[in-house]
Amino acid sequence: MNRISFQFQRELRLLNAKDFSFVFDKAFKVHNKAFTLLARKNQLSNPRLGLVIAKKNLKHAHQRNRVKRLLREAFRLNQHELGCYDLVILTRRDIAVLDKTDIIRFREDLFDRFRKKCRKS
RNA sequence: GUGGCUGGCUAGACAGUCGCUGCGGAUUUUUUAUUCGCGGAGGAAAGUCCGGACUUUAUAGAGCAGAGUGCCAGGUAACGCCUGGGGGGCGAAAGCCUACGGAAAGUGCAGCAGAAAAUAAACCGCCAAUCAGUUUUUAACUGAUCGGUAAGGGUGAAAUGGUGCGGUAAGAGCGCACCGCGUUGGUGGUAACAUUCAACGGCAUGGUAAACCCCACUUGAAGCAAGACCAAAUAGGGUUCCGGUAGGGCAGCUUGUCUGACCCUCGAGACGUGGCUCGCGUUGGAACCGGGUAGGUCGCUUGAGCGAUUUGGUGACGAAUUGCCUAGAUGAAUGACUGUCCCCGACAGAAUCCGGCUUAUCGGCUAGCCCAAAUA
Repeated sequence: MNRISFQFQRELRLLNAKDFSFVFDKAFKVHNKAFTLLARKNQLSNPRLGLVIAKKNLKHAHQRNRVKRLLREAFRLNQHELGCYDLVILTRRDIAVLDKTDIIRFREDLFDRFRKKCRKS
């Protein structure tokens, strides 16, 4: 049996403005209280992740770091169930008042909604 | 031993699993990938408030404006920082705070209260004179007028030194003594400044300069998205070369039915479509150069660096010897999960690099100092 890789290398990330505007141009959206997820099917054999953590929503650098790390970790562990999509996750204003366990809850909720929507389409 | 003051250190620990990132080694022909080893946020990384290094602009020179600093001396690459000292304030003390130059150059400002807030001033009070009235008639009292008076009252943040004696109609530095203040000199100190030293001055100069201003000193500007280099595709620019058994114009001199991409017409050729031809569509072709976008590389971490010892200095700090290399990302790493333990974990995340300041912060450890009150 092949060992499944849970690595998170550079090919799994959106790297420049072109990649991002590719998603923003023509994406479908999934919301909850804390996040907005934009997704668009890509031409590769793996999903890719981009994060947009607005300074406006999360004022302090350590808060932004925490959110980024939590999202990357979830993406890394779920990468084989996500299909070939480019994903961009944005934070919403309400995230500022949430603590770590709340953020994890909303993160799981977000990925659930995304998978449901993929199955439907 | 409660409490207080000052300085320094620290910022949960350990194990396992899955990741991220830099460097080095091995395997792989290289890119790459795999694997092993080592390293991977802070005391404030923060605010961006000062000062430098570095880079570009013009080797940054003079003047003005603007901005900043503001007791003295020292430290430093430099500073608005630090150290030591002086003045002032707070505290019982250790100690802490201090924007602390100039108001006898000029201008401005001062709510309320108060009579008056600046060439001082007369509301009440006190006193004299004049006039009128009353009475107990060399006088006293009451009222008015005109003066004197800063002792007393009340206002205020602030009212032109304080206390006492003399003096006076009442008073007043009007005079004197002491205190305070100022000026000059002496003495001590590098200086700020001090002075239980001497002489002189009746005291002259209200406050505000984080109001304008004056004086002294400092200061060119922009910043690592600085800046340097490489550079795909596409579209422009420049140079050179090439292509026609075409026609015409024009030019040249060697006057040839020559030469010429200088101009016009044609379109041979090339490319695409296509098995091929015709046709249709596009178009001069090639090489080189220059600017330059995406993108990439460098700048990018060895430095006013850190530790130890010796040594100079009260100290900040300096000198010598010796050892060490301690994050370098770029859609942006330093994390997640599980377990065990404890005092149950605060503020908070590098982005060119240093020196400071300021602000945030659950705690823990440690050194030195203080002892008023309270407790014992």
